[in-house]
Amino acid sequence: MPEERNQEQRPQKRAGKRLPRIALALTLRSGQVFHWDKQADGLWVGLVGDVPLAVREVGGTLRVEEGPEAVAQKYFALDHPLDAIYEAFPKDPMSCEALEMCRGLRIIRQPRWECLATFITSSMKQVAHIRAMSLALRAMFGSPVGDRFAYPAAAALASADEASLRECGLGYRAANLLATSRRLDAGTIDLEALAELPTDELRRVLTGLPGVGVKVANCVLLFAYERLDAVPIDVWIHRVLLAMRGGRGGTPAQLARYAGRRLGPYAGYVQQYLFHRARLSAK
DNA sequence: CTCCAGGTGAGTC
DNA sequence: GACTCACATGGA
Repeated sequence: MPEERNQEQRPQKRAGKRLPRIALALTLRSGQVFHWDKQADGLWVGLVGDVPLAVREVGGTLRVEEGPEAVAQKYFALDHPLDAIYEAFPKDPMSCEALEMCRGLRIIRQPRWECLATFITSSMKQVAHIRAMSLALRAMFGSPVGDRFAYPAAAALASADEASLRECGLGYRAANLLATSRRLDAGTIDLEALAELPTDELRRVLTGLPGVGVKVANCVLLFAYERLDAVPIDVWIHRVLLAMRGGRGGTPAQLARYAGRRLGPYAGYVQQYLFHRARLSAK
């Protein structure tokens, strides 16, 4: 898919000021979010929460064709300091190659519940399957917005039964999503208030939810709580880290510590680039 | 057909 | 703490 590759376009200049760079296809097709559609003319259409957005990449920058500009800028995290992040990138060959392949890929600032719920359904599933489950859940339980559906609120899923969640293809994940939805609907946990917690404490709270282990918690920390040093270690990143260590194995905890040391202050960003590079070069 | 996927949780030592 | 295993589904 050629449009997935980075076009190496320089960010556009307007009135002498450099606009923030973004590689839209990489950003929307790197396993962070799963519900965006690309039209034949290159227009990307999707929802941010229940706000419709249509965006396009022009000259390596973002152009908003429909929807509030501020929502788009926040969602696509145009304020993330890409220059500083690239400065801090590790210098080993794999990381350098990942950077060259993925330059402009941004870590999206996702709605918290949507991110948490989606990654609860992600365990032992391929990216295409996660998308299919996500779209099915939206269609069955979400509110219609134009010709699309918002991700269902926790309350909407909490009143569902496990069988209808399984109809969306969730398998054994249905029980976890249902249990977590009910816990949030009961009001004992407020995902927004949790943003005040330091990362380790927030990770502990998240892993207390059904279907949320360390990996999913780190996805939520990185994609929904702006903890850019959080490193989700899935099967792909696991292999990358093993290769970086020269094949030496280790326990999950050891590997996590190694990743933090090796990938630097923006380890989450580096991880996302390595993840996408590994998946691209596997094809 | 077999293999694998952005893992988690329970049981066991 | 670390190790093992079952758990559903669908695409390659």
